[in-house]
Amino acid sequence: MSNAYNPNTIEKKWQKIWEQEKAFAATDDYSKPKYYALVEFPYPSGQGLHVGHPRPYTALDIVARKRRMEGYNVLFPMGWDAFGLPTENYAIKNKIHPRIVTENNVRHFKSQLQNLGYSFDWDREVNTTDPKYYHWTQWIFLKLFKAGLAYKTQMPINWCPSCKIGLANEEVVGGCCERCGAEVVRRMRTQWMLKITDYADKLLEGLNEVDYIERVKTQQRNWIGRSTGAEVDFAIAGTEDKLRVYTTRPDTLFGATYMVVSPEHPFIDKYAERITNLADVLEYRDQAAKKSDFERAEMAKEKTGVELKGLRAVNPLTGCEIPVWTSDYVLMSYGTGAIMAVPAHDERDWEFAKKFGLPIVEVVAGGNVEEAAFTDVESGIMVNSGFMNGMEVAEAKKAVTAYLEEKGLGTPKVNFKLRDWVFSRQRYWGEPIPIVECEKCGYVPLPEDELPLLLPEVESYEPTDSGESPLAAMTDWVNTTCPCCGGPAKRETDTMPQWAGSSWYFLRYTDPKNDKALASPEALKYWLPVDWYNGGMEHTTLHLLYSRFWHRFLYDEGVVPTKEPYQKRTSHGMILGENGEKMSKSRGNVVNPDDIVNEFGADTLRTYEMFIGAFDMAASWSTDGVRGCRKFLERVWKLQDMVSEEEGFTKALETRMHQTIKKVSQDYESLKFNTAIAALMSLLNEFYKAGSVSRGELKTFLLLLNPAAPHITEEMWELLGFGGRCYLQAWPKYEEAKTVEDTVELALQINGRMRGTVTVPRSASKEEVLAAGKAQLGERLAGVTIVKEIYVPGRIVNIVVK
RNA sequence: GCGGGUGUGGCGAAAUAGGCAGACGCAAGGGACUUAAAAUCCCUCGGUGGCGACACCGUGCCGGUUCGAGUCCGGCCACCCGCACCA
Repeated sequence: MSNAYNPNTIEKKWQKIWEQEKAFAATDDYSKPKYYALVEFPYPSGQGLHVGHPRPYTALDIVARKRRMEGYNVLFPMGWDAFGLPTENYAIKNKIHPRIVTENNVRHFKSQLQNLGYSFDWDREVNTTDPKYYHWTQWIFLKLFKAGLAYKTQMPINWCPSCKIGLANEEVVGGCCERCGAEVVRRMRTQWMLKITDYADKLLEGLNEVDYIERVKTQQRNWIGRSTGAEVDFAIAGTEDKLRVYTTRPDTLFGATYMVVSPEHPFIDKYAERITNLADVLEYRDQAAKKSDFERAEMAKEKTGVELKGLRAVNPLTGCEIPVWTSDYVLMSYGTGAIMAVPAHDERDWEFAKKFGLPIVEVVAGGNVEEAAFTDVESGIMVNSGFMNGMEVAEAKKAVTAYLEEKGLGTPKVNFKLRDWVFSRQRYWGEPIPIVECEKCGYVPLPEDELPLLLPEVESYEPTDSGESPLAAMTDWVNTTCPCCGGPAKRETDTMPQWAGSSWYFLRYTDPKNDKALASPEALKYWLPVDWYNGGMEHTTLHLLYSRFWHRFLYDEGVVPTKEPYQKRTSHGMILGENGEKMSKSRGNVVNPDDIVNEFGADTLRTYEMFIGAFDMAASWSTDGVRGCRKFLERVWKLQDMVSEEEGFTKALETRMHQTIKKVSQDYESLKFNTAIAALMSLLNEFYKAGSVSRGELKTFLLLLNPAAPHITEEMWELLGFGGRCYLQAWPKYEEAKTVEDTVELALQINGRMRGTVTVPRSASKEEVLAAGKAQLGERLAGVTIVKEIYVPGRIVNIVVK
C-alpha cells in the first residue's frame, strides 16, 4: 500500500529540486525553436497574492510546461511592477522608505508564487524600481522626447482637495477620490504628455496582424475611435474669417441651421467686441470651466448654452446666415472644437434645437424630424439639398466632399477619440523624468550617459499644497546646470506613471542583465514576439495599448525587430467570492491562497482554478469545489496500488487513451482547461472501473496531468520508477486512427423524437445502418408510412413517417 | 445611448460543423464497510404522470426555418462589463 498523499511534503521537495536543477531556465541556445509565454507581472501590494492571480499564472504555466515537453526552448519569466501609489501611501503612513516596503512585498509575493510551483525562470526576474531597470525606461523616454513624441503642456488634472494630491483618472471613482471619498475638482497644471495619437493608425492597423481574442481587438478599436468625415469652413458674416468644423455627415450640410462652439473656443475671445451679450457668454464659460469632467457628463441629460449674439455664420451651400451658439456639449478636445448643427439628423443637435427653438430642416427623407432626429444612414434619400437631391446618403457623402474640395470650402478628414497620454504624476515613488528646464534652452534632455537619473532620498513623501511632487522640495537635487549651455536649470520633479515601467518589461526579460542596452539585438531577434500573452481585460485600453505604442515606436527607431510585441493575447475571467460578488476586504469574502495551499496543497489549488469554469469568464469561488479537486488527486495518488505489469495500453482502454491525449492536448491550447481536467477525471474513472491501470496508461496519464499538477505527478513518476523526470519527458502523442471506436452507437429518431439507440460497425453501409435501425424500432414502425429516411454517419438515424 | 458579453438541473458547468441536452464536479438521498463517526467504495439524482416498459414537458421569453434547434433567423426581456455629449 502506498503512503497517504501528503502534498505539503512532496511539493516542498520538488520545488527545491527544480530550483537546484534549474529545471525551467530559458537557454541562450538560439538554434533551438523558441516559445515565449508571458503573464502580466504583478504589482507587489501589501496584501500579498490573491486567489485571482493563480488563474492566469497556472494557465500559462500549463502552456509553458507543455511546450518544454514538446521540445521548445521556453521563456516563461516573472517580475515586479513595483512603482505605485499604494506602496507610497503605506510608506507615508508607516514612515518606512517605499524601497523597503517594496522589498518586503516582493519577498512575500515571490515566496507565495514559489509555493505554487510555477515554472518561472527566476534568473530573469525584473523589478521596475531597480535603477538598472529604470535606466532603460528613462532611455526610452529620451528617445520619445527626441522624436518629438513627448511634450509639456497645460492640462486640467483631477485634484483631491482633501488629500492635496493630483489623481490619475483610474483613481477617480464616480467623480470622487478613491481613497478619501472627497469630490475631485479640475485644476490646471503643466504636464508631460506622450503623443500616442500620432500612432493611432499604426495601432489600429497592427491589430490586423495579431491573434488577439476578439473582444480585446474590439475594445481597442473602439477606444482609438477612428472616424472619417470632413472639415468644412463656414464664413463669419461681415469678416474675412472662417469658422472650421468637423463633421462625419457632410451630406447633411444643407440642413445645418446653426453652429455651436465649445466654451473654450478661441473665437469667443477673438470676437469679444462683436458679441453683444458678452457678459452672459463669459458667465457661461466660467460655469463650464468649474465643472469637473464628471459633472459635465452627469449634466449631459439637459442641454445648456448661450447664443453668441452679434456673430453670424454663413452656410457655405445655402448661403444663409445662421446663428452661432456656445454649449458645453461641444468639446474643445475633439475635432475643431466647433460643429455645424444639423438638428434634423443628429440627436444632440435635435435636443438642443428643440430646447432653444432653433429651426429643424429635413435633408434626408425617411423619418419624421418633428418627432425625433433621423440618423439612419442606410435607407435615407436626400431632399432639400440642391445637387444632392435624390441621392442615397453614401453617394451624397462622396459628392459633397468632392464639391467642397473643388470649391476650397472643405477637405476630407480623419479623427480619433484617442487622446494623448498624460505622463506626469506628482508623486515620489516613480521613475524621475530625465529632463531639465533651462531658462535659455527650454526643456533639455539629460545626456544618455548620465542615466539612470536616480530617485533621490527625501525626508518626506507627503504631497504638498501646491500639487507638486515631493521632489520639488529637494532644492539640492532640483537646482542643476543645463547640459546644453551650462547655465542654471531645474530638474523636472514630476515622475512617470506606473504604466511606464510595464510598457517594455517583456523586452528586458530576453536579456535582463544587459547594461549596454535595454536588451541585445540578438536576444530580441530570437525571442520576439511574445508568442502568448495573457492578462486582465482591465488593461486592454491601458497597459496593452501603451505597450503596443512604445513597442511600435521602438520598431520605428530600429530598436526592436517586430512591429507588434505580442502575437497572441488572451484574457482570463475574474475569480469572485463564494457569494458571487467581487472579492474585497469590506465584503469579507476574500480567500487567501496560502490557506488553500496549506490545507489542500498547491496542486489542488492549481487544478481547482483550472476546473472552476470557462477560463475567460468570471467564476465564483467554492471551497467545496476545491475539496472535490483534492479528492481527484487523492484518487490519482491511489493509482499506485492498482498498477499492472502491462507496459502499453490495454486493449479495453486503447481508444479511450488516444482520445484523451487528443482532447487534453487540444484543450490546453484553446483555453479549455476545465474540460481538459474533466477528461482526465473521466479517464481516471475508467481506471477505477477496470480495477487496474497498466504502466503505459499511467505514464501517459501522469504526463497529461503534469502541467496542471506538477508535484504529485513528479512524485508518482519517481515512486513508480518510470525513470528520469516527468517534466523532461516528451509530450504524449496520439494516433488519429486509434481515436475512433470500431462500432458506433447511433441515436434513433422517429420524426425527430428520440426513440432509442442502435450500435453498428463503423464500416456499415447506409443500407445496413437503416436496416438495423428499423429492426431496432420494430413495432413502432408498424402501420405507418415511411416518408423519408435520414442517416448522418456517426450521429443519428431519423425516420420520417406519416 | 453606443459597444462587448452572459442567460442550460438544487449549485459550478459540458455539448466539433444543426444531430442522444446536462459530460465532469459539488451538494443531496440510499447502500456497503465500521461498535460508531470520519474517510473510502457502490448506486440514484431535470420536472410531471405511471407499479411498469413508457409518455409528455424542459436550455431567459415570443415567433420562424428544418426530418431535427441550447446551437441558425426575426422580435423582445433580464443581468454583467467597458465607453459615454467624440459631432
